Amino acid sequence: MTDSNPESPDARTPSNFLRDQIAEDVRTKKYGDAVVQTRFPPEPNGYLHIGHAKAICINFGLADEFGGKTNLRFDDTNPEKEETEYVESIKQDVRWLGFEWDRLCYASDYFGRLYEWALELVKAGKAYVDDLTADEIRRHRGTLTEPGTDSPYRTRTVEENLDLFMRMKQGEFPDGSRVLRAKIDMASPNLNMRDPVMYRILHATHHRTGGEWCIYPMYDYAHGQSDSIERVTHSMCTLEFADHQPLYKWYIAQLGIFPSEQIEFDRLNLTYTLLSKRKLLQLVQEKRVNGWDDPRMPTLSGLRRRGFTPEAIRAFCAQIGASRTNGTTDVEMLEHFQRDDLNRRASRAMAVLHPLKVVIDNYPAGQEEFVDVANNPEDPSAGTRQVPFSRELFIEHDDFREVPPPKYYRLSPGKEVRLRNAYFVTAKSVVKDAEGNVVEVHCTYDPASRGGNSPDGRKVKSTMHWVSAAHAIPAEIRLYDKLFTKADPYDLEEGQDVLSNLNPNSIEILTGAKLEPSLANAKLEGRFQFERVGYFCLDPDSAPGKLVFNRTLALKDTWAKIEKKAGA
RNA sequence: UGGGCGAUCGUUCAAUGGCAGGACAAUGCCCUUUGGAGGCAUUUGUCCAGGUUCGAAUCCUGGUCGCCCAGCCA
Repeated sequence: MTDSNPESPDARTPSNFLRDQIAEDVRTKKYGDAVVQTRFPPEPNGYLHIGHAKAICINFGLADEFGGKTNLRFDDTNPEKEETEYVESIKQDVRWLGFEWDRLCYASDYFGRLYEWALELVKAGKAYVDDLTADEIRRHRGTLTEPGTDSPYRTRTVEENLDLFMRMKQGEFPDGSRVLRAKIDMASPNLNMRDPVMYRILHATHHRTGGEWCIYPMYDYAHGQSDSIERVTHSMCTLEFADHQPLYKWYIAQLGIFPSEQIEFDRLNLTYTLLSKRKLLQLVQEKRVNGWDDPRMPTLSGLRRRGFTPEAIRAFCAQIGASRTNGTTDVEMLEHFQRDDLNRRASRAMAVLHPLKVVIDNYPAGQEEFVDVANNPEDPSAGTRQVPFSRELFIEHDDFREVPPPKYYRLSPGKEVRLRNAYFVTAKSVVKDAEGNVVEVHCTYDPASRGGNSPDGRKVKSTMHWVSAAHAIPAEIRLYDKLFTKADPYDLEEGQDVLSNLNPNSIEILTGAKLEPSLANAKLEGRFQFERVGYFCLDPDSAPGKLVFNRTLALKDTWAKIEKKAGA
């Protein structure tokens, strides 16, 4: 069921500026005969989300197109936020998406080399130890419109800097007491160039190096050099790092090392979706969702549990491409690619979410028979199965109206409809409860219409799904809706937090659903279309005798649209 | 009010000085044993003002609007 080819068969790959740039560099042999080398550099401080999927597809996909290689590199320079749990989940998610890295790397692998290089810069008079507090450094940095001012420690001698920096490493000083800074230009219009901090003192346990280090490199000092060490030719990152490029280049130039180059592209934004790791972490910590893999989360683990497939996500990423414009992609685009994928491969089954009992008055009591049903009309090779039919059935409550509105084609008194793959039935009478609700519909069936066609050529306007009451198996069904009520979750009233736009009805749990018996054998990896209802998959919460299904997506619903329009 | 980046159908991505096109969405019709899927058709766009050119979405100038940057986060 899984496809190792990143490109789905008919996915187009429109040209984009990243591909063009790489093609150009290969053509002009910018890096000689070196292969195209990319990297996907997540910080292990949270779970990967759909936005990362775009970055993964770009980095792995493009390298692959040019016969190059991609490293998975953990950008683990901040021990206070990073955990092994995240490392493991990230590896799992990258593989699940369908990609295999060339080398598994960690920025922390380079701590020794980074330190040596820092020593080199100190000796060259290009870095200095600053005793200013964080607050003082901030004040000296100046503002967007005013230049910064030199730290009084900027003119320390090389010897003193060397001594202090080595002692920082030895652990002689407390957290925050000193930093190592690059000596560049406090008047630069680019704030990143105003003597950026290279190292800070952090007496923290690192998820990989443990207590070995008490000074840690900053992102800017670590990232480019890590790229360079790995001989990354195209270091693709998101737009907000564009301002860092001069610094990225500066370190590499001062050190005279392999000239990796950074190229920025736009971050993915989706309507009705939050894609900030920090905010996602908050949802998890405050238990607004049930963990990182809650099916409502835009994380890859959440999408996976929800029933999304790597193929669909890759096709989506291929379609949205990459550019340098900030925009927001309609989440419907993602949903489209998921429906498209599932429509082709999901096994069909019949399941009634809100059961309404139907009795076929002229069908012999105690009799049962099996009808032949296609497992997937889109794919004849999927074969057929036998589904039990009997006198008492369940149909969807919505599929019967005692007083049908205009254009309602389904069952109503006197109307004949088709029970899918079974028989034509005509509603004759109803049974109501004390409140006047319809609780049972009595029908007659036409024995000659077995299989779903009448020999006399009679047509019906509607086909409905059903399950045999005696054979049905119960299940819990979890329906999901958007996590946020607004297309832009950041569309807020004064003083409000994004979480105030959380959709209170993003999950609905149905406990009375009735499924056709074949679903008892559903596997966790299975993908199903409950006909006329939507796409579903088994949730890991399922236990023997207790099935739990997640709705991945509903089927497109023309009738709902008609009804909505009529109501509006 | 400094610097960087950007602006093409409602959304997203193409068109790389030569007929503005695809996908999503929307609308209508056809088809249908899923009101699903599929097919056909339709609607809507080059931010503004100048300039260069036989010819400009593309190049130039000036505006306008949007995003990013003042962590010892990444």
